[in-house]
Amino acid sequence: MTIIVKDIGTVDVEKGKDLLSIAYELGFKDALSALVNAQPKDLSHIPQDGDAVEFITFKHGLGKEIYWHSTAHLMAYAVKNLHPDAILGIGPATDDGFYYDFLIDKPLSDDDLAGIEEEMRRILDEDHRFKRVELSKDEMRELLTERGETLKVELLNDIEDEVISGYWLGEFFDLCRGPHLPSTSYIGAFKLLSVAGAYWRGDEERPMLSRIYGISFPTVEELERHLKLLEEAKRRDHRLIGRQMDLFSIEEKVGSGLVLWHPKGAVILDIIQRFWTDEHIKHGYQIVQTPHIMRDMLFKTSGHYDFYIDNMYTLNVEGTEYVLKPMNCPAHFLIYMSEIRSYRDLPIRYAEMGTVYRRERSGTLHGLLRVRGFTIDDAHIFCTPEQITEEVKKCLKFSVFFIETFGFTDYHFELSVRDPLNKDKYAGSDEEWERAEEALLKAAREVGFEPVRMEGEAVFYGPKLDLKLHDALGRIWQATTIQFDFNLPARFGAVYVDTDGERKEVVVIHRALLGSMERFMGTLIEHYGGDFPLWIAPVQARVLSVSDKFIKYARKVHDILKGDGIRSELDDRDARLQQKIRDAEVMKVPYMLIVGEKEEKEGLVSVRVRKRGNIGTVHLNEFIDNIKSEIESKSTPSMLKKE
RNA sequence: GCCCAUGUAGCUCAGUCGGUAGAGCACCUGCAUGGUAAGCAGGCGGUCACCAGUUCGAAUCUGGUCGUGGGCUCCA
Repeated sequence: MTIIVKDIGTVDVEKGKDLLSIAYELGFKDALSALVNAQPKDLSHIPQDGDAVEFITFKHGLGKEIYWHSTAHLMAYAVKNLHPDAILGIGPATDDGFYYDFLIDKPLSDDDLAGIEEEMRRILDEDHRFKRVELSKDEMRELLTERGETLKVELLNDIEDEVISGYWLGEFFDLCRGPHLPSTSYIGAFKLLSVAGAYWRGDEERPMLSRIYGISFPTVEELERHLKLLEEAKRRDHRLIGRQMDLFSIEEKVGSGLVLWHPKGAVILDIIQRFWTDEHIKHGYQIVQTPHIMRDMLFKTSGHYDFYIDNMYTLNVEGTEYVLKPMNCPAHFLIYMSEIRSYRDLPIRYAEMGTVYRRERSGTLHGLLRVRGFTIDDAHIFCTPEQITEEVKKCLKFSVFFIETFGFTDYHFELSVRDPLNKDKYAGSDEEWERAEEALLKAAREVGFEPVRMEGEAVFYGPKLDLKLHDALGRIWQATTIQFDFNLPARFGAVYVDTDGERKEVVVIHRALLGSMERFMGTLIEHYGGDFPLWIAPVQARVLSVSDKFIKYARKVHDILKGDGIRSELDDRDARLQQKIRDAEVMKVPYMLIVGEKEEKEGLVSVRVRKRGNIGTVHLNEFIDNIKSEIESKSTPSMLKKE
């Protein structure tokens, strides 16, 4: 018989031969699984005449999934050996590894990981095969019940199929769709990374299970490379760099999730905000500013109050209820509605660096990325239905301009739409949703992007288009969000007078390009690891005197730089040059200007670049010209791109 | 909010079996005047997160509160 193998073509094979032998004969030595007529299969599968076969290696996304999933089974086997009372939850592969959840009397802790790894190694030495079995639902239920796997029985009951598959690995059995690796010998290197609590089926009302996260690779080298990447991520942690560079702090005395911006952090915020304001004005926005507290009525009108009150900070002033604003939209609506608006006025674009407060649950707070007080680079665009596509296109181009200026070259878009099965929970008509989705998609395509469609990810008041950026380590962060709103215009009665003299409901687009300033700063810090491009570096140059004989000249250089608008610092401490250099390097200062006898005599500076070292001596004026043009260019230093 | 871990000097951390605390860095003082990633010496600095409890005695044991971290959940 013949099968069609991807990358090879039609191949004659002996009937009854399994995929593993076929892969071996054809030289697909790294194959771990295969797609047979686009269905994932174990290599023990026996193909039929005419099947289309694609062998899958670890390099494929699916290959990784299978590899990690199989490692999860191995881990669960080890856990069951060590803790026979543990009941299996679920154990899938994730984007970067795998986990398995266990219901266990005494929750697992980090200290248990080493023992589990050891047991995994012991099992690995026994070299077990993953053996697939297919049972009827009743047989499967019986087997799982007999093994005490009550949670698996619950999962089983939700499966519609008649024939249910499971896998044996030695004494270990798991309900599982598969496929799996042929045997544990394929698992080259693994590491258990952490334990955490996780609700059964993600439901707060259900029991808390112990979850173990891990990762595995075919070779030790790949594992080590991955662990190094995790180390690098740890080294770039914005909380750590924030302290090292003295950018910000979050103090218990102030309150959780509230950020104190120190001078060096605040100066970065200021640079970003000035740039932001200038560009918004250039792009046809009007800057507005609205109060931090507003009467609760406003949020009752907007409809947020009932739904969101638990997350709002409230205060009572002389018997009147106020809230700290959790969002800027209602205030922008009131500005819009302060006059009768004509179609001739539209689009109207209001932008505000609006600081909002939301009482996020304590467990969700995380450095700058999840806070309770933050500033949104918010804007609301009021327009007619005909203007939608054009306005969305402008937002997209504007967003990309910002993101790229800040040095992010990789990103993708996601279009979040309604959950088709649950249309009731959304505001707005089918027609409005369709029109808005179409406008978002059309705008994205016209600007040259194909967004990833995310079913059910839309917020209740309208569809949205998000830009997700990829940082220097390949991690994905939320940045721009462009959202339609079918809720507020109706609630506020926000209208415009059309050409026919009729009042019509205005269309509103909410958008934030950077997201929140706090989160964006966290993203920037981690992307650059603190080595900011010159134009946003909190300190651009530091003048180091070789000894205290040259402090006078050092101060003169420093004053000239400051006078030219360059963020300069002077290190006039009575310390050795080596120490001054080290301290400047630790603070990630882009340029160190070293001045001693020679420099003073001839009006020179000796220039040292962070992480690179001494690049020679130039006249001060020449240095200033160069640094100014580098600031002007907003460029990302080439030495940073390589990292 | 929930599970687990955790909280000692400004920072990073040590502190054994319960006997009221230690290092490095930072800071201050002095010596050294040093040319491209930490010169040397001395000094200052702690209500051991907070509140109760057990004990002759608590950084240490117990309970609670708050904070932080890893997750779950949430993100209008």
